[in-house]
Amino acid sequence: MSLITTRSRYGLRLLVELAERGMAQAIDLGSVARRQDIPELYLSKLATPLKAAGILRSERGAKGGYRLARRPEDITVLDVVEALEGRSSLLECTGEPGACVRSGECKTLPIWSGLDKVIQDYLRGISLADAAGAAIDYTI
Amino acid sequence: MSLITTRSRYGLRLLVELAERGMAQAIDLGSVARRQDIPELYLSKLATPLKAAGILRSERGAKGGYRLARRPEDITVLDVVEALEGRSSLLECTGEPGACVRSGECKTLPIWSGLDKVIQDYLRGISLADAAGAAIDYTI
DNA sequence: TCCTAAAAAGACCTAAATAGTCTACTTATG
DNA sequence: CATAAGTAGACTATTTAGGTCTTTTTAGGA
Ligand code: SF4
Ligand code: SF4
Repeated sequence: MSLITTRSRYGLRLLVELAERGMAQAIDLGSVARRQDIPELYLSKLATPLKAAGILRSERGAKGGYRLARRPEDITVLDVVEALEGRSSLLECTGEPGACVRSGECKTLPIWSGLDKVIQDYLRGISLADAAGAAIDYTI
Repeated sequence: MSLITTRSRYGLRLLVELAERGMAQAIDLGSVARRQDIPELYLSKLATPLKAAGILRSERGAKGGYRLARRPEDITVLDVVEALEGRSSLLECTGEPGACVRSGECKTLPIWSGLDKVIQDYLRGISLADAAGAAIDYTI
């Protein structure tokens, strides 16, 4: 139950690079994999859920590749994490109601739920356009 | 690299129970394990780092047990997570400077660093006393 | 003084999730 | 019609989390 795995890290790097290069031409994964030093076969596996989530659009055949399906301003980091991790909570019991029998009486559950909310709000507030832009300090 | 594992979840439940019962008498882990339905041997392994972190104080022998080493108001959830997980970041590359060779040029690193900060600030803002108190909605 | 209840320490094992690879197939362009 | 690209799913390897076992040490109380 790790929220940010290499899937999100690799995937976001892919998308930021696509955002930087613009939506005009399709870009093949092989070139991204080489530049970003990510195993191409692994990266190609990340493309599928990103496409399913409506974040990427693919073009097959020679001169094919990927491009963003929406404008970088309209894709949030939360979208990416949810697409690649299949969830956006740090824990099993937050979100899914019946995941834990103690959830009714649990005094710590509200803490974890609140944590999830804080994380999601933060990730929702950053778009690919933000990330592609020059060094922004998100910690402020 | 999961930030909140069962270690933190179990450990926090232990500490909240101790906070609720007050610091007057030492409480043995077996009874906590039974009430909280946590494997006692596993719980005992969590006590060691909590003691090392100055969160718990132990008393051996018959009638021994554990009690909080500080007042519940002075123990934050962040203290607990750091003691039990040995870290407070979601990723390897945030925090440790040399963890990734790309960190200098990486456009996504600031996003993850910011996420870490948001998480830590949130966890630092909740004390055991808060958690032990009646149903508080931390999501507001 | 001995018995007992409890912490302490550390080796050990298992299961699950993550990370990565391989292969065979499909599609579109030039 | 060759080629560069995406698609799909099985497969393997590695790491980490979760849990157990065994032995030792300590202190209280009958
Ligand atoms: S006991 Fe509480 S924190 Fe643990 S899984 Fe259940 S609801 Fe979540
Ligand atoms: S590439 Fe960026 S996000 Fe990935 S590990 Fe390196 S610094 Fe962190």
